[in-house]
Amino acid sequence: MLDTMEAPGHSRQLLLQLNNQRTKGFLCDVIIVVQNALFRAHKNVLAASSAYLKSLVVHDNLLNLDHDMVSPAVFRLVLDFIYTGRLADGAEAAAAAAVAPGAEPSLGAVLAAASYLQIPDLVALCKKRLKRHGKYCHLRGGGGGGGGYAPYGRPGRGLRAATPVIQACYSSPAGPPPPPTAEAPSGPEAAVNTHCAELYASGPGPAAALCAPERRCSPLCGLDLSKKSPPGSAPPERPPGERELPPRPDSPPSAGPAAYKEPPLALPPLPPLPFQKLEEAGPPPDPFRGGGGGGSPGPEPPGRPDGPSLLYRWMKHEPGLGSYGDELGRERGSPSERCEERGGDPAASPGGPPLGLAPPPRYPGSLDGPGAGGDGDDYKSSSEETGSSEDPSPPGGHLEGYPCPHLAYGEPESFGDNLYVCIPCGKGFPSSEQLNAHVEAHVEEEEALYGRAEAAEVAAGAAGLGPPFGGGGDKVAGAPGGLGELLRPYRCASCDKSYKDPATLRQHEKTHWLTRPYPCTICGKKFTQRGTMTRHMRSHLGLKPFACDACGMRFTRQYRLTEHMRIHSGEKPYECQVCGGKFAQQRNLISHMKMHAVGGAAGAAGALAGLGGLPGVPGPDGKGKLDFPEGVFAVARLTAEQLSLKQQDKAAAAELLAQTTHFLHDPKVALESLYPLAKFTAELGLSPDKAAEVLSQGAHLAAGPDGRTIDRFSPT
DNA sequence: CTGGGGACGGGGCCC
DNA sequence: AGGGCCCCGTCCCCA
Repeated sequence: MLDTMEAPGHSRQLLLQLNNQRTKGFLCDVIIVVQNALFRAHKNVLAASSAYLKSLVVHDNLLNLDHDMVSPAVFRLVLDFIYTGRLADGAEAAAAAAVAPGAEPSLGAVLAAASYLQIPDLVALCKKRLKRHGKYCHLRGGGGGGGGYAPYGRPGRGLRAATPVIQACYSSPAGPPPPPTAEAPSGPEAAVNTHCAELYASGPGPAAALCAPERRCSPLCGLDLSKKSPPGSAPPERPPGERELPPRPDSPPSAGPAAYKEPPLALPPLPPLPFQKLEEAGPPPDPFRGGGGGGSPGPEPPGRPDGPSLLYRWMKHEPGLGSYGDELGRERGSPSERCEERGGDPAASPGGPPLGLAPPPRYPGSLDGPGAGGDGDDYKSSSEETGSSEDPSPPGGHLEGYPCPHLAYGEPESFGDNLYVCIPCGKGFPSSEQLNAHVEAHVEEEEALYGRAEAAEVAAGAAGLGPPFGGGGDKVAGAPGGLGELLRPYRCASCDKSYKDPATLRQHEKTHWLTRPYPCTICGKKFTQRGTMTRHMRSHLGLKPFACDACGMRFTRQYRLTEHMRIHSGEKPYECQVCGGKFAQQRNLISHMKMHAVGGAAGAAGALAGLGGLPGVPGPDGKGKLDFPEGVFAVARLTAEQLSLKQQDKAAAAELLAQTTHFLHDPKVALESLYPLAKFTAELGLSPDKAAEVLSQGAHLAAGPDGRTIDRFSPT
């Protein structure tokens, strides 16, 4: 009777469904990072299968597994087992582990991983299979200390191997869950020889064949987030707060952190093949790059084949966490349609570099308008942006933050047959030859204006040989202006900032785009620069390549480490000229200076007095009054020097004037003050905002609480 | 409780 | 692309 009450195959069906959902990323709520591979799964399923994973998923959505203990390929097998109850047969397992088919030791790697992850069923299965092949006994650790398996035949690494570091990014303060105890792999297990390097060097081997497209073993796909500390200087990841690590014995007598240089990319080269093939089948040639004879690569639209596009594609197949996955799941159906929805008119989507087409040129006078860009500081997360009026995407377009994979393909859609567009003038041409001929005309014009070298650059931009955006069109006509314009001839049409080189200008112009071209594939947040995005990704993945030799603390950036090292060295190079306080970090000095700015009239005045010799400066008693403009200038100069402000455009001074004259109640006085003020602020090179702030402070100081001394501000 | 300092994370952006 | 710096914000500790 019981049989009739049990739906036959129910559990099987359930598993099938779950696995199906996993491969689609549907309802996946956890990402597991193994080396440079990402896997998505369901917390419930993991928790039901592995005590260890259970302890991890409780706290985090993003798990970082120690790839020394489990390789991406092996973890994939493990995940398959979790979701299917089946372990790929020997040949498959070997293939996945990038060893010769039939090489049974790969089972050892799986066994080691299963032990490490505390999946008893898989452990039993592996043992059973190994015994069947008569290998199990040979594989057992000779040391007898629990008989674990080192996954890749790597010699045991003592403590670390015995206490595998599965750590979740953003670990809770309580730290990561306790390491597994049962069957903890340890000790030298040379017989088990699946090495990651082999995996990734294997190319079009069986491993590649085994990887279904949606389950690539290295989904980070060329987006190298794994900068590593110099050899030996990087202790294993630790939970935040755990700083007091003993120096690593294997640390070389390093030259010290000061000698740190951002190390070269340390990941083993990604497997050339599984992905290459994918790519080869992907994008059609980009008319603006391919045929043109190879110019500089230029800003890559999201999803370009090299680099993040692989990740995007991977994400496409296995969408992101939670609702993102859901959204993507819906989106997945007809991406090209959405591309068309979105991409119709590049002019309507200035932020849309993806097509590789140029937006209409932005000459001075054809500004997009101040609102066009969204100040960089006005950044909103993707979720906030969704549906905003700024978003050029029509309803039903792409989920913000998730680029349409097809955008990578450079499909020009709105130019009809005239796919070859001249950036400066926006004209389209049906062939690159015609475009080149057209560009020749530009070159001649530009040569007449700027000279040959710059003209060539303009032409390159026009022909799309260089980065497709900005091109020469943004350049202010080398106009014979002041020295500033000579030094920084490339001016942004949207905000009048100027730059020394066109690349920087193009980079800057992205800050005005409505759509940020580089989305984080994990959280969807978008960035104007790829570097910022990859840096952001490192924070997601908990990758902190820069380790402090003194305390072991790790950082995502070299600069942070340099900053941090001052704590150990006691160096405090930033000194407050007002109170003499010293700071190890410049930003803390800045904060400190703000404190002076708020209540700092007496302090600043005292400092000025300390400098001595300034006219009208009060004595230490603070009773004196500053003369304007000297007093203001002195304070401004002082503060500016302290803030180490960079020299900027003289144009800033002009803008500054507009912002500062409100200090001067009397228009006549204001007028009289303009010239020295302009001269001084130009000399300081203050940015408008900063100068206004500084001068505001100074004016307040000079005016005194009642503002009466304002009358004395007129230059004598 | 509050203000200030120390330390650090993240993002923007110029070089 | 990567380095470097700036800015903002936060957390923690301490007086």
